[in-house]
Amino acid sequence: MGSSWLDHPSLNLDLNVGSLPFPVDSPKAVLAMESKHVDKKVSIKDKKAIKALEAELVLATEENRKLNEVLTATIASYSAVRKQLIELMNTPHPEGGSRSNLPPGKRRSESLDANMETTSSEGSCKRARDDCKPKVWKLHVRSDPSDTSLVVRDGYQWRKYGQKVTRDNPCPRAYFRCSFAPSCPVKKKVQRSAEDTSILVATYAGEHNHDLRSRPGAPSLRPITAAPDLNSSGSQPEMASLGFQRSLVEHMAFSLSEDPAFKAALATAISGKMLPLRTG
DNA sequence: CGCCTTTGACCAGCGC
DNA sequence: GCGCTGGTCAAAGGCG
Repeated sequence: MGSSWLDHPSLNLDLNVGSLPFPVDSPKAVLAMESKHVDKKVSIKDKKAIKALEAELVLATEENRKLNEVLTATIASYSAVRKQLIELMNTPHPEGGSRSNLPPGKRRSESLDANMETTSSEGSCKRARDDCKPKVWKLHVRSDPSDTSLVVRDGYQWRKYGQKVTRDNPCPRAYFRCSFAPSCPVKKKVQRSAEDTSILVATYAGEHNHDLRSRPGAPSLRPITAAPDLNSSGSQPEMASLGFQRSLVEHMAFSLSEDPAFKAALATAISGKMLPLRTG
């Protein structure tokens, strides 16, 4: 995930963890404004409470500012590393050209898939076949490790057409085709993560050429990460595709709803918003 | 009966 | 060219 998709305007969630959920120039200013109206009614005890809240807000704002700095630095360093990687991949190997520094026995396309799900537009070293590679993205779904079905319920109807045990993962990989529409070119591979068998990794290739009509009663999936294809992310129109944005928003909403820090921050923000009502 | 899963065989790409 | 590997095919059988 490049900073490009993080910077996408439609994806800007304007997160303000640790501060109020509405725009404020300064928490002090807000409290001063509010206290103007209730000043005569508030007791000394209330004033102390307001002071305490004020201090808390200043701390939270400061914390938010620091978190923003850390996030900015992280994105910047990620971009730098990604740029370096792309440069390395485009640089011809000094010792005889086409050989890349892959581990022995590792195929090039495999390696690319494992690292970046790279597809096309990476330079002349790619064969023509790669140029028509479909959009690829991964979805990680938590499931019961004892459940061996390798089924990722995503609303679409899939037909399994193969299963294989791959070299780098003892868990079998299942191959599915979209059977919702006969002409739909989308395929997906589902395999348990080698590190954490409770996680199913679904790799989608291509885009559905039909509407999603999820059947009633179909349980919703629990995505823990939806990592879009990094290399096809180079083209913004693809990034802005509805499917991508939907999965991203679902992923973000899920991540936030599961994040204890976010819950705590939300609770703080709500109580901060409601407190003046109670005192007034 | 139609759709699905299973599973061994086959094919193509890649490294040696 | 050979062997390894991932991806796909297709026949057989199961299930509703």
